[in-house]
Amino acid sequence: MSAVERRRRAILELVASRRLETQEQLVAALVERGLGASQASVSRDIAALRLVKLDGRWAAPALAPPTTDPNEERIAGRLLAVAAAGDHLLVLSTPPGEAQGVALALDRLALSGVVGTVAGDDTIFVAVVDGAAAAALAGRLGALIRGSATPSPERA
Amino acid sequence: MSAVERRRRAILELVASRRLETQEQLVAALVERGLGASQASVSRDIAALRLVKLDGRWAAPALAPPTTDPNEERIAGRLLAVAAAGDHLLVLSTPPGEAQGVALALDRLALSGVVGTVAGDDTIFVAVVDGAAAAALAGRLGALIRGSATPSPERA
DNA sequence: CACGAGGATGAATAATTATCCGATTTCGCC
DNA sequence: GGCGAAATCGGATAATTATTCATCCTCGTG
Repeated sequence: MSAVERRRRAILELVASRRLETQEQLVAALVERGLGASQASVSRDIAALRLVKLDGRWAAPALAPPTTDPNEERIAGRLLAVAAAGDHLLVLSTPPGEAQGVALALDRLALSGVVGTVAGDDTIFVAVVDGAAAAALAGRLGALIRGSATPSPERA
Repeated sequence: MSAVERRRRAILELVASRRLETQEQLVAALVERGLGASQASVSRDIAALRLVKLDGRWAAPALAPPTTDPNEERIAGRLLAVAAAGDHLLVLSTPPGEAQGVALALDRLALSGVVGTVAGDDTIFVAVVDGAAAAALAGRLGALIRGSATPSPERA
């Protein structure tokens, strides 16, 4: 096992088991274990391991699968517009006759914050838990419409 | 809706829909929308929203529920030791007769990277997908043994 | 309206992290 | 072993983010 790999595994272990707030602390913890490294290397390791600083500490990734979800593609191809209507409701538009299918795909995505959907012929109502969820979902669906790459999926 | 809240929702939307690499970019994007703010405020908003910088961009949180899982508590109370045995196997020790129960609780946690478990009387074998998963899980279980607060759960 | 408490804000700055660059090491191959 | 390519490394530094601090709003109250 290469030194890099040994160090990275140690980092995963450390990060999973104690509160490490800075890369310098991580460097110190590695030194304790006899694995020396500079902050520069740790920074690179963190990028490679895709660790994340959450609540002021380094944490293991909470990964959603990066796969391209077919449901998502279906939505991307058929969604025309997104509008917020208050804190708990989003209104989506599709081509005529497509709403049911898109709503189904949306349900299958099981996105966090989505309470439920109702679909008509070319319109979908999406009930969401709160305004923050509405904003996040609106942003995400907007990106789908524009075809931008979707960020880390944030599943339920 | 307070100005803070409006800004934070806009941030959620923006972050979900485009690639924003720095807080300054976020500030600029907010200005586009007529919502002014300093980098300082955005930094505070990001903390409040628990956003995360992943792959060089700000991203919406991939949240695992922060609840205390009873399965986790059960493990915490009965796990005695953790040892790695190669890249694909972790060996756990429990008090006599407890292994089955702990293994069951472990299965129920549905941790990412865990392929399966086999339990005897006071020993559990945990098969994991790779060395990185082994390291991460070892760190996490170690923290459970020591009773430290568990970081962001990283579920499957 | 005057007042005060508590929250929000921005400018400045401290703290932290990412990157550049030259040096060094590792690895595959002969 | 000797060689070159590629990976890794650390020091220095640039870039980014968090915090401090003084000030400014926003309300509720008298």
